[in-house]
Amino acid sequence: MIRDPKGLVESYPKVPLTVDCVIFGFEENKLKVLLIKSDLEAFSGKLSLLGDIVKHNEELDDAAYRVLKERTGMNDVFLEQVRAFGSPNRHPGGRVITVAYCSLLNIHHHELKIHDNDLHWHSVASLKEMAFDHKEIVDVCYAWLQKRIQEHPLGFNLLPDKFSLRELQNLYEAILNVTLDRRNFRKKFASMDLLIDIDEMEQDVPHRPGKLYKFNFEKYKKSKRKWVGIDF
Amino acid sequence: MIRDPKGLVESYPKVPLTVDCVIFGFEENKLKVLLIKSDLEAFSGKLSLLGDIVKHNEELDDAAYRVLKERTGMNDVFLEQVRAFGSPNRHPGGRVITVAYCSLLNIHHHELKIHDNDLHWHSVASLKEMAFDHKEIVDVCYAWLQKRIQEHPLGFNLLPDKFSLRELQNLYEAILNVTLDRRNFRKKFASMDLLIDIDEMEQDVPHRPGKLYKFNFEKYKKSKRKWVGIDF
DNA sequence: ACAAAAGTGTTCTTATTACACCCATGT
DNA sequence: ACATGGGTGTAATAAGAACACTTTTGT
Repeated sequence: MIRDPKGLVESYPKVPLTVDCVIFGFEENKLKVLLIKSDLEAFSGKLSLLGDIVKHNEELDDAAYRVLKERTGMNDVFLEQVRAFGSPNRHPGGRVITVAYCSLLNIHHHELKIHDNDLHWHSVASLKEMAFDHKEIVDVCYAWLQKRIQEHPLGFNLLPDKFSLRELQNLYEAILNVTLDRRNFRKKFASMDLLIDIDEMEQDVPHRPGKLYKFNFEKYKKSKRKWVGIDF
Repeated sequence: MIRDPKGLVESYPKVPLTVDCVIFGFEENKLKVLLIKSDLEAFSGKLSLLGDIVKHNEELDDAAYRVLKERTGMNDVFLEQVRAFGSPNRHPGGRVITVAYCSLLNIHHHELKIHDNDLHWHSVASLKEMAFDHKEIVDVCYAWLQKRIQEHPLGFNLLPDKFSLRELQNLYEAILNVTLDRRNFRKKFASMDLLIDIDEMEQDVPHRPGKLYKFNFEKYKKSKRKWVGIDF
């Protein structure tokens, strides 16, 4: 029976701990991810995720929100932990454990004010080599997003508050890398009855303007769907 | 531009890192989890997950496999990372980050030889308070399992190699906490065509014996299903 | 003979797919 | 007038849900 938990914990080996944010945005009908250039000479020119060490007494989620806030100036952004990455050799400076977070935001709701390290949006589809194991982390988070967006209303975080059905469909098509039937797509969302018709139209489009909608987060929260279906 | 990654990493704050395994089994038509009694006096009498520190230069997955091997004597057990838990106050001895793993094994394929700390199977449904944040970890892993078992053939890891359709259905009913229609359940698995009829029958049952099946892992691996369906 | 679970089909309902035409707007 | 995407319905198909009786074995 151990009476001195502090002594026990002090005897444990310790490792540096960071969070890395995979911040997705949507622009020009492409899924983008916010990246910087690595400032390690070993990864000179390579792209890197936005990350930071986790501070003493800081919640993991809070560390990730802090990174997000520092880099984008935005609060209240969708953020969820995906998983930890901890291969002993993932960092050239020695072992560093990182906890990866997936974040979704509307690119046009903020401007990148801090352009340190060449902070820019990059198309996910065309990402090549990255620093550390960051390409693997992006791949895992992208797969996570593809799955999640089919089962939860995450996608709306990537769009403006008001959006047209076309924009919504473009979002799904880009993320899932498929083409969807327009009528069936609209029927599907109509049957869910989670879009609010705000009685506004698109402006300044070079064609017939579409209606604009908002997502009914209130109604969604109340609808505790519980369904069971075995399928693999 | 940083030329000395080692110096950089050494400047990072460090925290102790552990893995905790939520080891599920299935017995008497109940989902069970393998637990010990905590050996911290602060949690005297409380139940605890099986965990250990992650060694220097050890992969996270390997650390989890090691815990599993040490406690159950089994190799080749299903194991998957769920997520990291890192609240600053989750351990009374100071901050400890843990990475939670979910593991599935057939209870009857091994005997618990090492009964240190009162190692035993406990019914998941009746778990009360636990040491640390381990109840939360079990809850998260259980929810993870409920979701995963509907989309991937994980459940077979909890059953013997040869099993009857009744056993399979009992497993799904226990984990998902629902009752399923027997005919529809059988039809579903028949249509998947992933069960191998091994032409054997149950033995020593006090009723009409059922046929025994194996799961066709080979065929499953080859069937790269790719479907898209928005539903939330 | 009885208890207990195995095995098996059909109908109904619901969700998914495939598909083509006219409409409103800007240039 | 033309180009561009908005908006809409129906028929066919597939998947899921509901439901009852006969069979086989052990006691």
